[in-house]
Amino acid sequence: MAVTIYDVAKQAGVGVGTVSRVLNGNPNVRPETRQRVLAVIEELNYHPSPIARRLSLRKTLTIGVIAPFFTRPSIVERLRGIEALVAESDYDLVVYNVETPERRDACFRSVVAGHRVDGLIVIHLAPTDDDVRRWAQAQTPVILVDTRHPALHRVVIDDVAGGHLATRHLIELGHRRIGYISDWLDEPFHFTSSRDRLLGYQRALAEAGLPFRPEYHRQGDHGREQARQMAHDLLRLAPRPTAIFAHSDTQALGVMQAAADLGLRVPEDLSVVGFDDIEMAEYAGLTTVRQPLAETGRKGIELLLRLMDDPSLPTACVELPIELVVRRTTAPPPNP
Amino acid sequence: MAVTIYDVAKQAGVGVGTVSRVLNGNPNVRPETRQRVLAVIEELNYHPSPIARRLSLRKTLTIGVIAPFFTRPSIVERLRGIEALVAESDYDLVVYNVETPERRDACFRSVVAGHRVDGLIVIHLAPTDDDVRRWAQAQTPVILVDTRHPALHRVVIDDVAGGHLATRHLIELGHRRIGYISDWLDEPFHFTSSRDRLLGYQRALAEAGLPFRPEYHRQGDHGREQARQMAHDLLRLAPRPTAIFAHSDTQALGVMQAAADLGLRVPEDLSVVGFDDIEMAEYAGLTTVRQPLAETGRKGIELLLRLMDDPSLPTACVELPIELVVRRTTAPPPNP
DNA sequence: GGTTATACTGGAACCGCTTCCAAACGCAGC
DNA sequence: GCTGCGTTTGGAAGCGGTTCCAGTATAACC
Repeated sequence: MAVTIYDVAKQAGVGVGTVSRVLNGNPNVRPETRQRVLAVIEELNYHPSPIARRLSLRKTLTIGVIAPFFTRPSIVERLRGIEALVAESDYDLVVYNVETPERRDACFRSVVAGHRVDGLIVIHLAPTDDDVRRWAQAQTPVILVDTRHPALHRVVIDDVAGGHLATRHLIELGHRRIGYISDWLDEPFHFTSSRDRLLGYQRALAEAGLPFRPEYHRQGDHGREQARQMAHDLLRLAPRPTAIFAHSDTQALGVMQAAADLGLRVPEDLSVVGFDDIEMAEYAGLTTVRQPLAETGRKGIELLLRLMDDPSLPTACVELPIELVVRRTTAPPPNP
Repeated sequence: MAVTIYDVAKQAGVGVGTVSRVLNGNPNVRPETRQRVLAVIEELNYHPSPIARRLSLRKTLTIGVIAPFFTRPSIVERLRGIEALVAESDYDLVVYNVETPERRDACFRSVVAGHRVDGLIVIHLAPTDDDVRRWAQAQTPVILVDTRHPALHRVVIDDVAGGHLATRHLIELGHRRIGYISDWLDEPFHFTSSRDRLLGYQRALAEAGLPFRPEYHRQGDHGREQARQMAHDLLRLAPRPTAIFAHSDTQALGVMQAAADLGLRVPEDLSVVGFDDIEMAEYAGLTTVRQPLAETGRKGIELLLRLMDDPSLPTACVELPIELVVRRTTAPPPNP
């Protein structure tokens, strides 16, 4: 059916070895021979079979990405950074979207053990020690992005500092009652950022001599609508918070909806800070903590490619800078 | 290094054929034999090599998706529908993001010709007759999503009807001066939706006896910021449009920013209609034409899987329904 | 001119599966 | 006990590349 390297070899009157050599740019081929082979390749419209190549090379020439909820803007941005670099390489990119813990476990197990990829990027999801052991055993390089494990290479941000940054900004504006809306601290995915940002939030409060009030911290499923609900609860408290720090921009938008629902003006009556700086943050004029999303993806792939080249590289932990972006949703608190 | 089917065969005291048979659920294996083999597989922690399997099967067990700008919410939603179904199948999903015409051409050429996938989904990008011919020749099934070609299976919406729907809604509210903001009608990607929606827009105007004023139609690169600029231009016209229909929700958000920039209230001074119904549309209270984004992806994969089973299927054209979603950005025009 | 190093080249072996064919086996029927 | 048939099995061939090794041709040197 399809034309193979044997067809090319026969047609060009050379051996398959020679064809393979011109295909792979091996310099030990006489120029005339190379020309002849190239001509036949063109003539027969020959395309080497990547599958056969992979079997022979004992490489999948594939990089996998396992990511949760890849419709979330923050994940998409990272994926984009990843795709851009993978496209320039010889590798294919296969994506695994996980929306349930079961699916996560299935991916963590089968993708590496099944030799489906030469390298793996895991976004946001935290692997267990068991997972890590299995990956090491399979000798498959893994890079974590926006999540961590002591034994694995990773590119992260300082979530504690991020929480601190956001909270301190509010404190400096004069706020004393600051709410925090986060994902579940204890959910089946074991995301850690909510917890870390909470830590930064608490630390900033403490530094300012402000008490941490547990009732000002709400947790729930991720999402705008859920955040809106939590914000409702928060804003019905007496005294209500004059500012809310949300774990993500998406959630911050939910907070702003809640404010609108209750007739509160932002920022006059309520200040809101988000996290990530997704595109909509700019639209909404949201003050937020920016993290370089696409850049984390790019750095992750760079690391991965390097690691696939030299698996003995010492465990790297790349920490990317974050930055407070002040827009129009934060202001001094209303007079009491 | 890795354990192969031969290791399993030897250890279990059977032939490789038998191991392969139990692996593939062939019923002609004595239950005791099956048990023994299964036990050895477990014991050796054997995972069959997908690569070898593919070579032998002469299938890549891979489905490709070529999509432009996959950070756009509308594309991401479709991808999500695709991923969900592919994950349930035996196939891997590899994604090709295209952001330039060159990359598109490279993907269109090499992905199929290079035998990298068993089936392909193309989102939004229009293939040329040449592309289609090459794909047919390679016997690779291709499904188009949100784009079309007479010779190819596709899942689409009626963009003309969509443009008509949006425009008629505005007309019924009493608007007489309605702007339309679209992507370039003639851009290197040959997207057709802008043109089709324009057609629907013009048709609705005509039906209402309203003239089509070319100066009320603006085109430019896709994007919120670009749409904002175009809306600025539109709103500085005299007389200015009292309503703007935008080719996408993202662009509609840009229009709303422009309105805010100029101190125009939405919907009192300006009505805005978008297209797609992405998540942000609901947040922004945007009146829009909803299309079932994730559903187009799902339908596409369904079609593709069926087609890979039976390549002789007659060319299918699935048209999914659209629907006007009225929210808070449309109202009767201001009194003159 | 003879030797030797070097540049090319052909082709067998191998990667790890599936599949097909032939052989072995088990059992019913006579 | 033998025949015939369906079930179960082993293993060789094949998928389409890469690579290594041995062999030939060419150039370089004495």
